[in-house]
Amino acid sequence: MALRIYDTLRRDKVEFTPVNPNEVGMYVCGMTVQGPPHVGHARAALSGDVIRRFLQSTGRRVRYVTNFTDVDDKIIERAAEEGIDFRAVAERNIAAYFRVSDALRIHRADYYPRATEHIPEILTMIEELVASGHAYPSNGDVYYRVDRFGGYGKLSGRRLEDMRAGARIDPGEAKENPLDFALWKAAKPGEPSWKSPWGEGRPGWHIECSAMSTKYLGRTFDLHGGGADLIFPHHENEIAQSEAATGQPFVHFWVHNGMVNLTGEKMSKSTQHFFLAEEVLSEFDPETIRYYLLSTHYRSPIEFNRERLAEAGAALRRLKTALESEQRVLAAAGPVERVPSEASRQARSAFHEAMEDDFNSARALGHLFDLARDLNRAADEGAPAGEVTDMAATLREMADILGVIWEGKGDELAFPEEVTRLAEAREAARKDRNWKMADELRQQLLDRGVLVEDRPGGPLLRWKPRD
RNA sequence: GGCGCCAUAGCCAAGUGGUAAGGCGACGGUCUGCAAAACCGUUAUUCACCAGUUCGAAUCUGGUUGGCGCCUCCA
Repeated sequence: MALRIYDTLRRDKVEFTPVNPNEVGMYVCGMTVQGPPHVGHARAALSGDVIRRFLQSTGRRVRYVTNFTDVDDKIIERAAEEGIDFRAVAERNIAAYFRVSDALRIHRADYYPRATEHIPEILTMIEELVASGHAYPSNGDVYYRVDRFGGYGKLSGRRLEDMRAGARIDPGEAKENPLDFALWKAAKPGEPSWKSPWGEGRPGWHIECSAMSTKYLGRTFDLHGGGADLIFPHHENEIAQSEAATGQPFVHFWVHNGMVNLTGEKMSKSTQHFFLAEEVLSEFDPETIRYYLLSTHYRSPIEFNRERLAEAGAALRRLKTALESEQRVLAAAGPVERVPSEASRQARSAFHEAMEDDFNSARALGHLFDLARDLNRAADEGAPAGEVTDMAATLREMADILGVIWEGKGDELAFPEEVTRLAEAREAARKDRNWKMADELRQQLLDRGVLVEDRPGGPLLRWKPRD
């Protein structure tokens, strides 16, 4: 089997062959930092992260770029409202983005280019487009001449004639065609601006992605990702800009993730709040959120609400518990060598096949559960410790590709002295067969958020899961 | 109006021609002082509906109904 990826442009899964066999180039649209990141941003970043992790797990090197659009109307508006510099607004939201992406263990990109740091590259590209007739200056703005690019509409499946009807022109815009879009916007008084051949101004929304992706990944690169809502106009315009400027195909595979919907709960102040990534992070384990987001294929829309998240937490716990089976076996058997097991071999192969089929993490997760069951059973039935270890190791390897099952977070074992004392008292009561007292102490522990499981090797304490 | 997507068990979710993964939940059993966890078993003869193609369809085609996204800023 070979890796097949669904390409939005071709509307089909196509076998992946890299532009450069030594390194895969990948660009994922980050956010316009006009506000704090929401769950949708998290999903886009996470989808890209898993694609990257899987590619790397197959031995491919990946050059990964995620941008920040750090100047736009809303950022400027926001800054004016608060009476601060627009950079402060951008900086604040970029910091929040990193808090969220780090919490979800999204690997850092190789580059995080920002629009304001690439004005020269942007100006160069616009000048090329003007020189070739693909763009034209008008009253200090520069517009892209949509008619001039034959492929316009190919990504989103639109035809210029169809779009014309709904188009409108804002007052003050001097466009030849209502569908032309701004590459450069003349600055209004008081707005942040940069010098250009057409006067003081700032870049339009789409041009920076064309300029920056080309700078870091070349004129043609492998994968370009982002939310499905970016297909039009953002990505359509990127294609128009880049291919007109370079004369080369822009991107081999367009990978778009589905939207996150907030259904099941009525739209209200609190649900809107819940949509903010950091709000959700304050309520659920990041591990659970990550697992949940990956339990649906990345291209499908996903509903986001507390019930689903709670279920995800329960499912994830099952996986983590399976890993504890190994510890139980190892505690009895001592250190052992890995002995390849049939269960591992099968799981690994099925997992790989699922991921090669357009990064089907949902299907791949199913194989994690299959292996978890095999592992539990092997441990229960007293299978050779070497095989049990092999299964656990395989489970970890697969989980690491998806970035789920976080072990050793350090908080599992740290219990206040009071808790330890209660647990000891309960053990003493159990030895005396004073079940009433033992159960009472168990309840007291639970009141402090600690669960007790009486296992063969002694009681196991664990924090009651939050979700 | 234009472009596109989706309808699979109580809930979530895989499955794109060969006879329905996985998870949550529920029920029964083993184990346990009791639990928990784990394991075993049960929980869709059927994939919104109607036609059609085929030896064979959840999977392909046409239609119907019901959701949804984009077409303006959106991950």
